[in-house]
Amino acid sequence: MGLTRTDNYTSEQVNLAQLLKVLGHPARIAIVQSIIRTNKCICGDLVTEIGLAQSTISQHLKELKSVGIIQGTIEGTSVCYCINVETWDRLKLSMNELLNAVDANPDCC
Amino acid sequence: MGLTRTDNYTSEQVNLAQLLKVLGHPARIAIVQSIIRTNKCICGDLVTEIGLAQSTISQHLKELKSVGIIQGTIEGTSVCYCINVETWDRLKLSMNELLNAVDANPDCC
DNA sequence: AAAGTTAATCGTAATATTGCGATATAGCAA
DNA sequence: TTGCTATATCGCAATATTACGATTAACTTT
Repeated sequence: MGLTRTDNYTSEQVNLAQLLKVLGHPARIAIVQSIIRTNKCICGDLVTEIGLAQSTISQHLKELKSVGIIQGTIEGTSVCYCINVETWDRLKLSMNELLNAVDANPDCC
Repeated sequence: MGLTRTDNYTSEQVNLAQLLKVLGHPARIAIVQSIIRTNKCICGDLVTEIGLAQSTISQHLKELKSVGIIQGTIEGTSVCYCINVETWDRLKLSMNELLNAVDANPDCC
């Protein structure tokens, strides 16, 4: 099938999974970190910084944008990307809830 | 290609991406939440709880196990799964570092 | 207008993922 | 031994992902 079923799940489960899936690629982690680090918006410095083809970077940016993790505005001849804080906060909340649900008890098996 | 390149990245980027990728599926989120909730180790109640075929659940469990998010021990005729706290703590650290790297500044673009 | 720069899109090839049914494996019960 | 239950594995089909080169689109500069 290759098609993920989304019934059976709560919308929060689907939503969190979607965000984590997009972040689940080292290039996209690197892109997000780079955007955060340089704070000011950057563009295709990523190509040289990460070492993938320009079209590949562009595709990763598109995916990050499609789930709302980043946003971009056209700035002259280049594009300015930055973190979408609203989505990021939503991710932070959902993820912390999940991460903190495991208490420090020793493994039970 | 379909093959993710892992050079160019730090091992921490690769590692975090690997964990997030495995968590980036609603069924696996649901499985992890169920294991956390019932605390005591459970087995194939997941099949009825989540509503996928038994072989599909087993495959998801295998993936969660392959990156060390869960661990299982054979318990009579069934298998007992629980969270691997060591991996979970590693995930918590890396993820919090990433999540908190974005400060509350307004979007820059 | 012509040339250059930057980013997005298209097309394609290789590989991975998702899900299922069927089968195998292993322990328990009769 | 013979079943019964629980889980893992195999094989398959449909779809998704990753990456690249080539092309297109849009804006700048000359």
